[in-house]
Amino acid sequence: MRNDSRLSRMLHVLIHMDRHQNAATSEMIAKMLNTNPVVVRRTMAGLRDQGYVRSEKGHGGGWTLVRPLSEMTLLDVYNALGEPHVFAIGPADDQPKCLVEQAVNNALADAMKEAEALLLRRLGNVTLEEIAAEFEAKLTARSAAAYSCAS
Amino acid sequence: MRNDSRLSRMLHVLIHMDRHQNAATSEMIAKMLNTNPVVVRRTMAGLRDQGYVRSEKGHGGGWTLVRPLSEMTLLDVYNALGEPHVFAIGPADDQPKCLVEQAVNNALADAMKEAEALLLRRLGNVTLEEIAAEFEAKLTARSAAAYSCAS
DNA sequence: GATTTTGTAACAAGACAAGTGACATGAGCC
DNA sequence: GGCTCATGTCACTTGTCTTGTTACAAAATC
Ligand code: FES
Ligand code: FES
Repeated sequence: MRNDSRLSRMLHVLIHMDRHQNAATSEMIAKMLNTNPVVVRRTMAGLRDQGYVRSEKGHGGGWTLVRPLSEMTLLDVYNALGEPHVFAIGPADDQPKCLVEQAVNNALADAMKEAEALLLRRLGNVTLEEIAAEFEAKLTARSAAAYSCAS
Repeated sequence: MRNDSRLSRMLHVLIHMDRHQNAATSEMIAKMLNTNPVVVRRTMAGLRDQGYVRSEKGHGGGWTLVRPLSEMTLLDVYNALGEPHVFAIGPADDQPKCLVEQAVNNALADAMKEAEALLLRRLGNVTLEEIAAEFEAKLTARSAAAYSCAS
């Protein structure tokens, strides 16, 4: 559990859902992510609130994709997750009195802000459909048996 | 303790040391960083190993700057710290079997690698002297009393 | 009414930087 | 030589955040 893997997981799930029209239960999703149904619900709550997926209770319920993959960027998913912290590094003190520390923080914050902006710009320029297409290319190139969720 | 603040702290200390020629003990440094002498020694060990600072025991001992600030970039300090993890986010699985997950991880890794490269490039293009100069400018602009470590 | 499935709260586990106490080691001072 | 200062390092605790897990209420289907 070294990193925050929510974005990675959600992207995986969304593409998975696109390939299986029927609703997927939290338990099925949890199994494919090697985790727990509660974690799935907790993480997907943001996507539901933003209207990317829908959840239904009872028999035949589960999660369904609402919007096509072509209309969702990686950034959309990131935002739906509540814009988790990107960086593991940061300043020691947010409001330092020492002017030197302020100068240091400014320099670091500038660089980090730029890097974050680049990252988010990149995420905003890639749709989930493009990743799915990349997957398709790999799938046909290799044998179809390599695809893990053949169900 | 939300973030890894080692880089921020070390930059602060190095510039501080440049402005006070005499050796600074871990205890003095700890006081100005609002932390503990052991944390200071632990964190500065990397800088010593890389030859940026020297530490001496006994009376009159402590930490002294070896190289001028103009010959140290923020990246040098980052590297001396052991290149800590930059990002808080990451893939759920480093070696996934599922091809979809592989495609997702590739897309994310690409974007993150670019962002990290940009960040490190920026850090490599700024010397500690430049930050010190920025501090000097602020200091003369305001009243000198605002400088917290007047000692 | 029984079963399935989500929603949510509450809490434990894992990871990692940071904080802390203890003690050995070496360098100067008397 | 002995004392004091200061680093070096080990071992352990704390704080914080994502994950994992258990428990249970609420809603929808059979
Ligand atoms: S896409 Fe279904 S398990 Fe990876
Ligand atoms: S530079 Fe000395 S305390 Fe900030």
